[in-house]
Amino acid sequence: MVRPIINNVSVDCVIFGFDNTSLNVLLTKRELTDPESGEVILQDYTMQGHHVLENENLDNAAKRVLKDKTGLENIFLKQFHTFGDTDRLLKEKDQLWLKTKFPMVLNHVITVAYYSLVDSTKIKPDHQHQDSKWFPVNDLPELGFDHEKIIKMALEYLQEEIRREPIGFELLPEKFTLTQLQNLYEVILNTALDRRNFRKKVAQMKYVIPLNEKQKGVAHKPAQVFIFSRDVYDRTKKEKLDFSI
Amino acid sequence: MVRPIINNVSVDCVIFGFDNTSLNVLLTKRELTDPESGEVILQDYTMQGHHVLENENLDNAAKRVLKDKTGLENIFLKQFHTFGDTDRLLKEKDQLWLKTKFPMVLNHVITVAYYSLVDSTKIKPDHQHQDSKWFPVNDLPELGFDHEKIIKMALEYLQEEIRREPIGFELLPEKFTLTQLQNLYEVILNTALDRRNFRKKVAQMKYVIPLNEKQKGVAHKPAQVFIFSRDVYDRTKKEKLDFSI
DNA sequence: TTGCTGTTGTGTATTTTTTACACTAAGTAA
DNA sequence: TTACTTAGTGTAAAAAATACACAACAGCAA
Repeated sequence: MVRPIINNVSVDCVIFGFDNTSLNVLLTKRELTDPESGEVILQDYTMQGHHVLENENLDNAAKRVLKDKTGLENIFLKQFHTFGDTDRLLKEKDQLWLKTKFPMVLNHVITVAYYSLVDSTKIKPDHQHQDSKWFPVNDLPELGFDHEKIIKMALEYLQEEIRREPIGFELLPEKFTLTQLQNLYEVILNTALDRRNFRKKVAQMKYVIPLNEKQKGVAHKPAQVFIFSRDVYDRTKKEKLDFSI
Repeated sequence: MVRPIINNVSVDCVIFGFDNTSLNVLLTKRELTDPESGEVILQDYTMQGHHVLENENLDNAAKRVLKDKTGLENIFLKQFHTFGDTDRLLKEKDQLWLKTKFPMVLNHVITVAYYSLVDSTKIKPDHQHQDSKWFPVNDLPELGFDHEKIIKMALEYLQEEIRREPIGFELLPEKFTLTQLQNLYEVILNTALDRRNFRKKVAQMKYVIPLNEKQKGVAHKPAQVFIFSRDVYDRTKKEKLDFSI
């Protein structure tokens, strides 16, 4: 049974991944060629959102988009802003795209934006093609619609959230080293952190648990391997006591 | 010229005010009486959102609602979440209300929620009636739709935001005392603060500026009066340096 | 087997920030 | 003049943040 779409409300999902070097965003290529000359007349990237369906909750729509793009379920997903400027689809190239490919879409679509954090090593192979590609969030390609603005804002919200909640782990494989974790924080917060001080901090986090296991296949001293336990976190968080006033 | 409404998208605005004792929310009474018996069959409060208009930006819709409810413009306004659950208007009493009063409204309306901070002493007299009333956010009356959920979430976002940005001043008159400011923080953060330590903190905030002026008409030592300067704040903020990792 | 390479893992001293705490000053009203 | 109420202030102790350098380990190449 196919449910009809709500034609003025969509969901966009900024999919963040981490490759030990940079924080990346998964984007989908958009391309138009002139049917006569075969010339490429439009080429850029977008997040390829989806319209919300009749009788579908927003969060479910976001999960659906994420599943579609990555094949993954039960992924960290956070709504952060809704974009509804009346001119957000009106740039010439975007109108050209919409008229050509989606003539039924309105000129004013409100999009509810989410960001998600995925362990990019987990993305299933059949989702690797699809004209989808990872781009460093600090070095984005040309983007369609208002997607650059959306991604920039997603990053800002992520930077705030990661100071409050242990969500960085969502971007790492289940087992990780402290250096990986530190790199992650450095990249997201865009700052250098002292290794010893960082480790002291992590040592206080009872929910970051060392395993009796070492890194393998590296040509240097292998690091100890850790896991994150949401269980322990939930049981020990209590009060966050970080009043900044 | 009246623009038509977008019938599945609305804007709700949680209007916060402060009366030196509690943080309050401005709510509007909703009432239905049986046309025959005259008996009250529905009575509660809502935020009385408005639908977004064709060709209207979301932020402008929120400003319009705020203007309508308070008579004020240029007020602090922050979008914090969009609520789109399919069942959010389906409670029996809400359906009764909608069918009676707004038969054209759909069963599934997505609402973009904002919160605003107003100096409640500024609300113009002609906006005082209107069945609108202030309620302490910790002691809300019975509410319609999902408005309790929305208000609770607004408070959470406000609590986060006020730790990062100097937005508390929006709730105070232009001139205020440090005790007022402290009460405000205590009420919003729901915690007790030490007076001396609080004042030390504020003393570091160059944008909280003492005037050569004292409180008047109080039966005790009058307090010094301060103003907040957004100008100074903007010029001195630079880096926030509050990395919690 | 030895040594080279590259990364891991660790402790301490200093500075900064946060916390806890109690008395005098100023004005009004009786 | 006194009583009442809130304003305004400093210091010591504890906790948190910062800065900083070297030995240990594994793989690899000679």
